[in-house]
Order: sequence, then C-alpha cells, then structure tokens
Amino acid sequence: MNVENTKAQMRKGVLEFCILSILSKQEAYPSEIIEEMKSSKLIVVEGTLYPLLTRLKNGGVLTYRWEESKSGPPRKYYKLTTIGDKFLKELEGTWRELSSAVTKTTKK
Amino acid sequence: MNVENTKAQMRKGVLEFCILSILSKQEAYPSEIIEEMKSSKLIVVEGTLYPLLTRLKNGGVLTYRWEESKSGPPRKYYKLTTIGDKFLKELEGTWRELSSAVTKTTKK
DNA sequence: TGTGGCTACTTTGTATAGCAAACTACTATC
DNA sequence: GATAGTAGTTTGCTATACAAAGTAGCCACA
Repeated sequence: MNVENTKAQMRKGVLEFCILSILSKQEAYPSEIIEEMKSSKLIVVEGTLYPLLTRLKNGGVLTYRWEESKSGPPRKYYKLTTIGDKFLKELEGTWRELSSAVTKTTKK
Repeated sequence: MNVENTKAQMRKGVLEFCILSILSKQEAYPSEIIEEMKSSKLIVVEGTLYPLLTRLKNGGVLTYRWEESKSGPPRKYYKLTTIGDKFLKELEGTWRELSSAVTKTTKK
C-alpha cells in the first residue's frame, strides 16, 4: 500500500480535463502539453498522452494540423473542435460539482 | 467518445480520498459509506467499495470490527489506523495541490 | 417451521487506461 | 555520414472500477 499510488490516481482523474483546458486556450503539440502539465505538477508521459490525444481526436473532440518545425520533425498541433468546446464546458461543471462534493466530505 | 466516461474518471480519482475522509470523521460500514457518497453525488457501488476497503485494510490504512445488527447480518465497521491518519493527511495536501493546479490550468 | 424478503458481505469476469520502454523517423551539426 | 536532439508511435503489463451473480444471516408471518 503506497500513498504515491493514490496520489497518482487523483492526478489521473483530472488529466483529460486539464489537457482539454490547455488546448482551449491555445493550440499545442504534445511535448508542449507535457511541459505545461509538468509545470503545474501534473506529470504526464508520452505513452499516456499520445493515445489519449488519439482517442479524443477519434471522438471528434480534437483536431490537429501538421506544422513544420525548425528544430526537428514536424509537429501535430491540436485544438478543440466545436464538440470539444461543449465537452469541456461539461467537464468544467463536473469539476465544480466534484470540488464541492469533496469539500463537503472533507469538512465537518 | 462519451463525456460521461470522462466525468466518471474524475470521480474515480477522488474516490479513495473521500472514503478515507468519511472514515476519519466516524466509523462506518460499507452501506453507510455508499449512502454518504451518493448524497454527495459521488456514486460508488459495492463491487468497487468492498475490494477497495479490503485493499486499504491489507495495507494497514484501515481496521474493522464486527458489530451485530438488529436488522440483518453483522456489519464490518471500518476506521482509520494511525497509518491511515498520516495517509489521509498526505492526500489532503495532494488535493490542495491538485485544486490549485487545475485552477491554474483552467484560468488565463 | 418454512418461505419470502431484506440487509450485508463476497467473488468473478471484463474492459479501460495509464505507464515504462522500445522503436521509427525527421533535422541539424560536426 | 555519424551523432544528437526532437517528435511521434507502438507494445505489453498492470491496476482497478464496475456489473452481475452468489452466499448468508435475520425477521415476519402464515
């Protein structure tokens, strides 16, 4: 029984939500997303992110375009679709609900 | 691609944390926990809760005692051990970090 | 006393998803 | 043209939430 495990679980829960939030502010390619997540202490690795982005793309939540890079291979810049915007709005509501539920459970 | 799926993921993340929070306030048996979670819109079912409690017990985070019931079979009343108290304290810290990380990611 | 219903706990099988690690491939530089 | 750095992809493993079925105690009532 390891507390790190449980902490990781908590982070996983908000992973998708955070990625979509980031992409709603600006287009980004996977490595950028990883960096931004890391800077918020929300670790995510390639083997997690790539399949996740593909799932979201196949689900119509994201699209991407290729863009040439000066320093390496071309990059996939992802952004939200219209469906993605709605999707994210719902998750924002869920997050608010969840926060208050946790607060309610924690307090008293 | 179903938004309900992602919402469920978010709930799962805080499941263990919430259960431990509830048990830190008072001893409870599984059905009580399910009820309390449900009243906070955090659905959890037996097939999830029982194995989870067993994991936590085996990990030294929880203990239980049997208590007779007037209306059915005896109940397992769970509570936190000393290890469990520390465990929960860590999770509380993680939750604060997580909340601010999400806020940071969401804002701007 | 035995049948049905309620409560409580347990077990099994399945599907999902995160992760580590290995791999492919493009570009620039020396 | 070899090496290093960046970017994207794939594979195999593991953990775990869940639905569903199962086991078992207790009570009421005929």
